[in-house]
Amino acid sequence: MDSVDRLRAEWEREAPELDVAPIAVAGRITRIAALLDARAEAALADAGLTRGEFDVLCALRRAGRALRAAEVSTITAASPAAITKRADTLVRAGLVARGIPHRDRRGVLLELTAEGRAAVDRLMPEHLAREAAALGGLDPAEATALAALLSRVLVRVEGGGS
Amino acid sequence: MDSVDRLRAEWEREAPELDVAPIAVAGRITRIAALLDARAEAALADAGLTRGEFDVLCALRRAGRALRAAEVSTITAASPAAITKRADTLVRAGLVARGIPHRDRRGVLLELTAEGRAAVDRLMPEHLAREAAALGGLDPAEATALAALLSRVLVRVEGGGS
DNA sequence: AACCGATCGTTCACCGGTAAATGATTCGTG
DNA sequence: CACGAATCATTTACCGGTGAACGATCGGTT
Repeated sequence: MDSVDRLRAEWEREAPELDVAPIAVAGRITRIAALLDARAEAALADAGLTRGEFDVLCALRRAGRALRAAEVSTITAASPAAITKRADTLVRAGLVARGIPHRDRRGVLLELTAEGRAAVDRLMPEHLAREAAALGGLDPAEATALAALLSRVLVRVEGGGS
Repeated sequence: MDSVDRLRAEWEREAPELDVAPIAVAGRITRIAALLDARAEAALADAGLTRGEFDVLCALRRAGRALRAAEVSTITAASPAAITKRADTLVRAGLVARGIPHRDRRGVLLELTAEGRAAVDRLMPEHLAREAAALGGLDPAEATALAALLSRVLVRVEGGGS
């Protein structure tokens, strides 16, 4: 009996004609995500970073090379305007350097500084530990089963149109 | 092989010392939630509503009675200031009525109008259908298994302190 | 070689959210 | 019964995000 069970019960009491079955899964997913995001945001705020800024740093760290702003935009699913703002503050904080591509001088290259890379390597383990703590109640077999089921859902949500 | 698998592979390639196992579950949860939220927001925008405003309407519909603004604030996990703003536009749209409680005149009662109730009863089935479509790849047994695993995670995330 | 369309990053105006300050009202305590 | 503390909704100032308009640069066509 968690908060989503109570939610479902309220809907069934007030609107019995509604088929609220999807809430059992979808409601829990959005709820867990909201809570995880809130905690991550709070932890990053202690480090003086926004979630969006951290996403940019992670994208650059994962790529292992400088990325064009447009690439960061698509990877992080954020608008180009957001990338400009984030890059501004990250450059001001010394975590990212702006560069000019040799080929296409329309674009801007975003590159991790040594300090930026150090920030990711310091914050990412904490981030993963937070998530691991949230999943600590599951044994490895349950975790892989959960991941597999979620993957099925994700493929369908990502692939299918609206 | 979904987008989170690729994400994990990138992390392992660039930072092999990191234990990125939690991403398999947590990453998928946050990703699915982001996609579901984006679709819900887009659908509600067609009806002239914000996600936050729809949450207020749903809270009132589920309660089956008028609620104090503070109650709505805690139920929807939004700041009191946000509730004031949402109530302003909902009242202007004729979906919610403000009232004065008999007992405690500090507060404000928010109540669904007939039109507001109709809006929820029209939009909620679409919302649930959207979620059901996202989960359509799962048979009933898988769905209940997924819900049960998610509930375990949710209880831990909700209950345990940071 | 010169244009036209497309692409890229930035800027601007706005939107929805929060935190802190404010005013109104109630509650607890002397 | 009066007064300080607490509670409630609102207002204000700000923050991060988006979409549209804008200048700069590239690519394709003739």
